[in-house]
Amino acid sequence: MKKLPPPLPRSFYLRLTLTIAKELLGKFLCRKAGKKLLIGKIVEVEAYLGEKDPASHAYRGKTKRNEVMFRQGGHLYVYFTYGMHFCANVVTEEKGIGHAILLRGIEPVEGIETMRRNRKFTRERKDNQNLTNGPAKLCEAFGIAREQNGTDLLGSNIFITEGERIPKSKIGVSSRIGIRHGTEKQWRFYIKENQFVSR
DNA sequence: TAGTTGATCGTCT
DNA sequence: GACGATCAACTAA
Repeated sequence: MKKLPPPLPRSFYLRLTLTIAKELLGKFLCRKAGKKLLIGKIVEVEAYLGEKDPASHAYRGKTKRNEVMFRQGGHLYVYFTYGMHFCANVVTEEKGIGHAILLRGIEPVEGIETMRRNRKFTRERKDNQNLTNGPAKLCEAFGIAREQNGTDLLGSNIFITEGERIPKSKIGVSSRIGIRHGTEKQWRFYIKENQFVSR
C-alpha cells in the first residue's frame, strides 16, 4: 500500500464541532492492531454538542462515564450501550467543553479481511457493506471497545488522516437518528450515494 | 419489505 | 430500578 499521511494535527480538533463534523467526511480512520493496519473512509457522522444538546451524554455535566468528552479535542470517546454495543466518538473543541462527534458509517479501505474476522463473518458472506454501516458495527470491525476509551487520536494506535475531498454538493444533512429530544437539529452529515451510510 | 422484539449491562435517578 | 446515540433475527403479508 502507499505511504500513509500523518495524523491530523491537534488544531484540527479544536475548532467548531459542526465544522469539524462536515470536514470529517472523506477522511481516513486508521487503526493499528498488532501488525495489521485497518483503514476506513468516514462517510457518516453526527454532532453532539454537550450542554446545548439534551440528547448528548454531556448535557447534564461531567460524570465518570463521559469524562473523556470534556477533554481537549482529539481524543476518542467510546461508550457502551444497549447491554451489548460500543460506539465511537471523536472529542472536539477545547478542554471542558464536552462536545463530540459520533462516527456512524465508514467505508472499508484497507484490512477488510481483518474486519470480516472481527465481525465474525463467514467466508461465504459477501455483503461487505454490513461490515461498517452503523456505529456499533464499525466499532466491532475496527476492534474498538472499552479499552480504547480515551485514546489520543494523535498517537499511533488510532488516528485520522487526510483523505478524499468531498465536494459540498455530495454532503447530505439530516436530523439525527435514534434520539428522543433534539431531533429538530440538523446535525447528521453524510456522503450522498454512499453504500456505507446507514439506512 | 416493513414492523416487532430479544439480547444484555453500565450508568444515572 | 429503568433505560439507552443499536443490531440481528424473526414474523407477517
